[in-house]
Amino acid sequence: MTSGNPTVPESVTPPVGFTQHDHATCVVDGLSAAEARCSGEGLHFTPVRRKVLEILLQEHRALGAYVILDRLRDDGFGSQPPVAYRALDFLVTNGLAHKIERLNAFIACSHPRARHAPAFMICRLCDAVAEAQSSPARGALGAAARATGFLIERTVVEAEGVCPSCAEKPPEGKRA
Amino acid sequence: MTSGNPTVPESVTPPVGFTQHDHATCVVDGLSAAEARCSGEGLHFTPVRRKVLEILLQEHRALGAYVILDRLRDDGFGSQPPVAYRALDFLVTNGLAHKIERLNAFIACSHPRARHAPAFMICRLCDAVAEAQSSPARGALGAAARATGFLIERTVVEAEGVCPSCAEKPPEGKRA
DNA sequence: GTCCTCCATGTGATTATATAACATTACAAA
DNA sequence: TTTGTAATGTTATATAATCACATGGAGGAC
Ligand SMILES: [Zn+2]
Ligand SMILES: [Zn+2]
Ligand SMILES: [Zn+2]
Ligand SMILES: [Zn+2]
Repeated sequence: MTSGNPTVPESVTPPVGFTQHDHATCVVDGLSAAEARCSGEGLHFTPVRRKVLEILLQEHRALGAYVILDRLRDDGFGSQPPVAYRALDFLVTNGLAHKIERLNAFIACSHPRARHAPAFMICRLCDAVAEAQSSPARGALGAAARATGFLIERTVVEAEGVCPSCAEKPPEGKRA
Repeated sequence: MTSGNPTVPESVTPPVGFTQHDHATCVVDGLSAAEARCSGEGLHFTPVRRKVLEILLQEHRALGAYVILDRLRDDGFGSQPPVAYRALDFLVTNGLAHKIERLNAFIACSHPRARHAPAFMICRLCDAVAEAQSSPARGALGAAARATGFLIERTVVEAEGVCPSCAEKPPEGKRA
């Protein structure tokens, strides 16, 4: 569905990725947001970096560095691991992509405009990943941190489970 | 809560690991808790598994599988990766240890008696790790999950930052 | 313009982390 | 004892990430 999703309350950030949507705009919007951001901050959005982001934007799943590397090679870029890792490092450092620690894999950021503490929902059946916002300082972890004097600088929040569309289906083989 | 803890407000779980404490009891208590749990649930707490847990309990840091493997070899156990990984898998599966995804490393559980959703605070300066409780269903992530119909089965919550004792010191070399 | 520097890219080699596949052993039920 | 099962051990391999060094291109100094 290209139009808005009426079922989700305003207070909650609606995660893209599980829901139906016009996916073409994901890629286009993601790339133009990245261009805007980079030119605004004087960052070099070079061809490799752009290509890697485009590869990531093409699916709402996390891709391993070596999968990305394969696709880079197909497009005529360098084919050695550092090529992919360096581009990924640039994207992650500048908030255009995130690493999913649980999967040792990478995904394009869904909210590249705002600085945010991301949280992820990972479907163990279809590997789809949706990005939501987390509030590290709130909740039990924040309380424990304040209680002990721990200074939180960065948080990893990843939930594993079953996405809505996989939950509907009877258990079949993976990758529905 | 299993029993009342007088010094700490009920809402906050006190994390061990950053604070001063009688560390000898950590190891002893951890091992006996594991023995109790395993005999209670009919699990085989074999020598390798016990040794790995003991190694983990000896420090409030996460240890890589190959570090553990080295120490296993020193104690006359098998010296190939599966030996360590299988023991670690047993410990993690049965809630006696956790994997820190951010570090690709493992740590003994600080609350082995209760079923819980762990959260971790990782000091980037001294590598100390403290375990706290997380409440996955609460907070922004839980709200996003409910809003989209995502079923959370397991959560990874890891905060990186600076522990209280490192925060006090002026910046020197690592491992103060 | 030339030269120079910085940064990005490319490549080969290596290290780190994790699993596959199969043989052997320990132990207990039948 | 036989037999099944779980645990351990070993070899080899897969997967993930980094090191070290060479090349190349976009400015800026001159
Ligand atoms: Zn993001
Ligand atoms: Zn799914
Ligand atoms: Zn725990
Ligand atoms: Zn510290």
